[in-house]
Amino acid sequence: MGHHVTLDDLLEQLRSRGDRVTVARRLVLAELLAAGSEHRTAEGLADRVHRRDPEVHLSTIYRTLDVLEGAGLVVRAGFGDGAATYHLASDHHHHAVCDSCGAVIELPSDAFAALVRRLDRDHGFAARPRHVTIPGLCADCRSA
Amino acid sequence: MGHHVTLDDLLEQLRSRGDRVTVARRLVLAELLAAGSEHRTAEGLADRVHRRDPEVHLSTIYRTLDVLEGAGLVVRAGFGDGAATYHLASDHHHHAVCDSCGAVIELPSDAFAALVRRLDRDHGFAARPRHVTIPGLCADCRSA
DNA sequence: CTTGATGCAAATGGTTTGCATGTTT
DNA sequence: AAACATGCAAACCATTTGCATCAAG
Repeated sequence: MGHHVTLDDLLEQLRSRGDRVTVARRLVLAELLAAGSEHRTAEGLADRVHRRDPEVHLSTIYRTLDVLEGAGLVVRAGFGDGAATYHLASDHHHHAVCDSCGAVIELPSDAFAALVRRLDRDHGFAARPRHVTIPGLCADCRSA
Repeated sequence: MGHHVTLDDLLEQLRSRGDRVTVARRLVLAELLAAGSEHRTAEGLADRVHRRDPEVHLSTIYRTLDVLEGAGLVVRAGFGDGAATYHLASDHHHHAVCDSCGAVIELPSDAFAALVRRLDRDHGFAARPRHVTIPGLCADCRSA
């Protein structure tokens, strides 16, 4: 089941949409691949990308992420307070995050299966839950 | 089951925490009550509050909302891009939002009950889902 | 009277944009 | 060459903050 998405896969998907393949897009995708299931902010990506090419401007990272999101390759998550975070769309998952200590539990992509069924049946709504975050208290903090 | 929350109820909850009851807090709570299940942005609230008292500054609305959120009376819903939105905590609910047309379906506060149980059992995580948003396509847009 | 709340103006910080230039196709 | 992407600097906008003043307890 481990879909091994490669950089070339992703670039090919871009090309096939008519989007151009540029240095910035290649580097950003490479970094998101390297990030695995971790999330990256635009600035976090910029820092890493700069190690390979210091010319890439932060504004380009933002524009690049927009394009990648539009192409369905990248998911923008974590709108809460600070900076938005991004990860590859191939990395479907959800999170339970501790309000107190920030601990993160990863939930499988089917965590909302029952709810999805219910929305379909009751409202004809085709839910596509992407990176939903459930707040609460982790085992440690709830007892503390 | 219709908990009728009154303005005085809410103010009393504030007092009992030791927070002061001020003009701004009274007016903001009144507007949130009047809003029913609709959400209001800080500016939306400011506009309405100004009809009763033009002296209340926008920054005060923000500070007020912080306090009210801290007191557990108000929930900050912060949708995707623009400004954060707020509503009374007594109005617990979640949303399914159509990616295409923006249609909103309200979900009852217990929509995640099963998941909450599972997180507790499997991880000892005490989930408190607050205003979770599930993206997808509404009945109209999915067929279009 | 003491502590906390507010008005105001100015700062912040993440993100976006206009435009001239460089790059991909 | 044509269309598009980028660097840069400047604009944006929601939100926050410092400080002197004012109001609630």
